[in-house]
Amino acid sequence: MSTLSARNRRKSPAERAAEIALAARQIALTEGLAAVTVRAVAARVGVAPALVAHYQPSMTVLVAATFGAIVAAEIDEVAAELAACPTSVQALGALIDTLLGPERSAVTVIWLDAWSLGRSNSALATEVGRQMDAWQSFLVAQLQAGVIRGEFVTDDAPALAWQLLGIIDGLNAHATVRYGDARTERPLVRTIAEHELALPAGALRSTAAGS
Amino acid sequence: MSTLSARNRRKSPAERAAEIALAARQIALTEGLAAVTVRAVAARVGVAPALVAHYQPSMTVLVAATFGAIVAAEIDEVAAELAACPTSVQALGALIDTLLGPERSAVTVIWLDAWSLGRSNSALATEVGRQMDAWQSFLVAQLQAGVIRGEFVTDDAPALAWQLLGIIDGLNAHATVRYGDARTERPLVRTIAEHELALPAGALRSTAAGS
DNA sequence: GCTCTTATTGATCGAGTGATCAACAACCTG
DNA sequence: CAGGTTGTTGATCACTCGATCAATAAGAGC
Repeated sequence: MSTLSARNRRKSPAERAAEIALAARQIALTEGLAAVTVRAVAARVGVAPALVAHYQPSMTVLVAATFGAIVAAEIDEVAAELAACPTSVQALGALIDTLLGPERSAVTVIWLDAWSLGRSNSALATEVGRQMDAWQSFLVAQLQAGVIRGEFVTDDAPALAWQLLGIIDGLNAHATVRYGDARTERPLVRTIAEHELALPAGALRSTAAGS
Repeated sequence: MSTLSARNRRKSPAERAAEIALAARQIALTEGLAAVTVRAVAARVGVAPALVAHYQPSMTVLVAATFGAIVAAEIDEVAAELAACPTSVQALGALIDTLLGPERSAVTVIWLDAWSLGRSNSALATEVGRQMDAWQSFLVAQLQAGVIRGEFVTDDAPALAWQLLGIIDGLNAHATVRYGDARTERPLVRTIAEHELALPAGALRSTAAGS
């Protein structure tokens, strides 16, 4: 009927490209990076498969770009959230709260896909490296801000950032894969951060809720 | 020549099944779990693709079994290594050394593949859960042995084991994905373990080398 | 040596994948 | 309203995957 007869309007390249990128992100978040195929994206946009191919040099780069866009958006989102925190201690606590929160599982799955698929998709592998660097830089900036403010003490923020991110990613991976399992608390991340930054014990306990 | 004319000998089902399982493990370790296909395994064994399918109810279960075999073998290997340690402190130190060692990257990649592929292969997902439980049980046993011996102090070994494994997996994933990157030391795992088990600082530093 | 069980094969199907290209048609420009 | 630019399509290719099945032949038992 109407849906069938609704021949697709012609759109500007920029607009169409944005549609495709959006559809790719949605598919990745709901069905995984491996599900981002020419046909799947085309079907979601409501367009012929050839058009998707027309807008992309190759599907491997679309997958890589999709991954990059999702992660970059997350970094921006978290950054915006942290910017509202008055102290570095609160910011770090909020960061850990957010990164360990249950609503992150969709993105965690994307990371797992990317780590696995990166072996056979070099464009994706490059993007994975880029986004890991971006996260580390972001965390380093947070830590150094705390040092400057006199809240944190550390002599190697970059190395600490790498380790904290690795720890968080590992805990998230476990939590995501063992979905539905006993929802164990994971207080060690905060304990570690407090210990390594010379904070008093409990300083990073979730102070999020409440004004 | 000889290789071509060498028509395949008939083998007992058990023998052939073992060959297939071995080939699948080798392929998984060198090219990833996703490369374990009917044709790849058949080619490695030197047999027709149909034979591999004949020995397996479905490829998804072969992939799951291959993953399980690789991880189970690793647990056995590590367990044998730790059994030689006279004290629980040394055993835990050796465990961390081994798990963080560079020669583990092949298995780490298998874990990443399994986590990603598990979403579309329920048999694999089940096996992933099983092997994660196996690792956790193993570590819990180690920790409790140390508690009984009076070397460790902890009130929740199971939760601690889960977190330590998550941390180790995350650090390994990062190290594997960022291959060739600055080989940073990752002393936090030992620091955490010492802190959580009421050990003196430095107790878990690699004492591996030397008699 | 013959027979019979069964391990093994070749051929093939159906469903995916990415990618290409001539043809079409929607829209802008004149 | 005509003409040209270009966004869009349908058809199709080459390749991969898992899976099936009749036909073959290797080897054990007699």
